[in-house]
Amino acid sequence: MCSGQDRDHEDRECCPQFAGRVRGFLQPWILLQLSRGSAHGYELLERLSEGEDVANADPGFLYRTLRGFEEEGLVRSSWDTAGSGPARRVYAITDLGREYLHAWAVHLRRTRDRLNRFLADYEALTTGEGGERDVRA
Amino acid sequence: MCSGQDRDHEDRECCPQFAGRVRGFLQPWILLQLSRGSAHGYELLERLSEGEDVANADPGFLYRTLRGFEEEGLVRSSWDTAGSGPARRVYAITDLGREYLHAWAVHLRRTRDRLNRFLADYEALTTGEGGERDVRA
DNA sequence: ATCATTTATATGCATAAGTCACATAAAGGC
DNA sequence: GCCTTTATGTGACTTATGCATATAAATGAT
Repeated sequence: MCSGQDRDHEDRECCPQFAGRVRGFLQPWILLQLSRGSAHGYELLERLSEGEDVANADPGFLYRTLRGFEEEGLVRSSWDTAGSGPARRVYAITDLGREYLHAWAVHLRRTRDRLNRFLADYEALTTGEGGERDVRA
Repeated sequence: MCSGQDRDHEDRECCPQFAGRVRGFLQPWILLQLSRGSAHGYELLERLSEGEDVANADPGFLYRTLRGFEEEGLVRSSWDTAGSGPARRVYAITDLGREYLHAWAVHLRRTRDRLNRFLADYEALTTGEGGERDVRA
């Protein structure tokens, strides 16, 4: 259990219990990337580790997710042997994938709203020091 | 797999694959509730099913989470035999619990920001119809 | 007094999700 | 040939979640 001394520390480094954090970003993120244009796994992996949009950059998880998407018909793949290095499996989003992305966005909008309500409640509690607002017990 | 015809439908009803949605709200929600005042599981369960802050209202999950929190020292419990009906196990948040809540809030703020970036990107894509912005492939 | 109902807490099991370590293999440089 | 980089994957394990069900105290009805 982390010390808790540094209240603003990056929790992923020392607090395994925060593994139980809000997750499930990778899937819609993939679909969003692919709806901008086709890409192969390794490329997505690089974008992942660069940006901070998504926490999870595990290759195994990414590749498995892509394969799963293909099984579900959200993406289609083909081999690209053109450039140098080993062949790349290039993924393209399908219409169904775009529909999923849309549905996911709808869901994520709700999630964000929940998040905002939660954070507002939390801040009201800490600002009002003691939490006099709507206390029922 | 859901039809995908009704693009704004409530996905939880018909799309099991959306079980893979953003989760992990219950834990901080519990801590927030308890930091407003002590409560027992059943009470929290009722608040859960009333509000729309958190999706998961499974009793088993809730009770297990509370027990887990107690093991970790985030909450403390005592039996309340006062009122009518069976005894209630009343939970109170500890200082450690409050620290966790704070750390969780920090994390959730980052999550909300990610979510906002994601949604902004998605909306830019659908508004700009075709996604000409920063396309690399 | 017994039986159904409500309140309340919990366990068991199956599956889903995520992590970690490692395996495979093509190309290019040396 | 051998090492490194690029690239795709598999296997095993742990944790998280969902769903069904068990238990039990009090209360009200008969």
